[in-house]
Amino acid sequence: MQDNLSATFSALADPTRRAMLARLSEGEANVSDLAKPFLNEMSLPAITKHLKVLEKAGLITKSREAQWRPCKINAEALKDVAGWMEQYRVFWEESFDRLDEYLKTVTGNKNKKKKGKANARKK
Amino acid sequence: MQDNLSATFSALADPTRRAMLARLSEGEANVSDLAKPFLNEMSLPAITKHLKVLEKAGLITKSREAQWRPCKINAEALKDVAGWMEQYRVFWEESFDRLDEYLKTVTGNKNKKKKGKANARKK
DNA sequence: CTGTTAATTAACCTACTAGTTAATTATAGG
DNA sequence: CCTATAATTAACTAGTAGGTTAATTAACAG
Repeated sequence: MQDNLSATFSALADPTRRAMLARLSEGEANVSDLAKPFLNEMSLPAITKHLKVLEKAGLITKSREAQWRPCKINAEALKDVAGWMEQYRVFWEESFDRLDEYLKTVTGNKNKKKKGKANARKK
Repeated sequence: MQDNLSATFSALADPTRRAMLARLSEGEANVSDLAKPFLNEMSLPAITKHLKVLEKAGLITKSREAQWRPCKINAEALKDVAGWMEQYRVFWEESFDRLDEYLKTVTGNKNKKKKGKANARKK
């Protein structure tokens, strides 16, 4: 995989992996915890592979504790995706018919009632 | 490709296609306009294929005008991605060291430094 | 009608993805 | 030491992604 962002998007392009992330957003979990909802659809080695993809993309980190491998979601990679998304925000906010509100928040920076502010300080 | 969101992420997992989107975010463009920056790296049929991927993912729309195919970026698909991202926002906002601000706005709590509760407001 | 430009389609190749089963490693516990 | 549990590795397979070249379609301009 060429660049980091491509690896991240690629990792997200799979419902099993997104479900794993969703589970991890509620707290740490071992491989077998993460596997449980999928063991009727696929084998444990398949799970291991999915986790490797998430790990290489930097979306999770895995540690060791006895024979378990507790996994944690990782903020950094998600931040990169969010950062990339920022440059397109205007396109979907516009489609909500809130473009002018949006423009107010980026130019005058008050009155942020919605998620719109997000990028007032893009790194 | 199974679901729509997977198709969208998959389409975004390629730097050529992201560059095309970036170009389209500045306005409509024909296939050959979009191809120009890449014709030293790949052929025109390859470009056509990339555009098909973007189109199937709903990220662009293509129309006809004489022998040209003007392409436009499409807000809806991006909105879906943004919507998916929302549930994880807390993870990268936290990494900006604004977690307690966030927690104040959501719960009224002060001074929680850890991410344990991540999804207090899952959609 | 002819030639040129724009773009797509067809047929093919290679490499990678996502899955499998079977074997292996590592740790804990009796 | 022996066995069960947790997870990974190895070896293989089918299908898909991303590229190629050559041929084809379509519209316009003389």
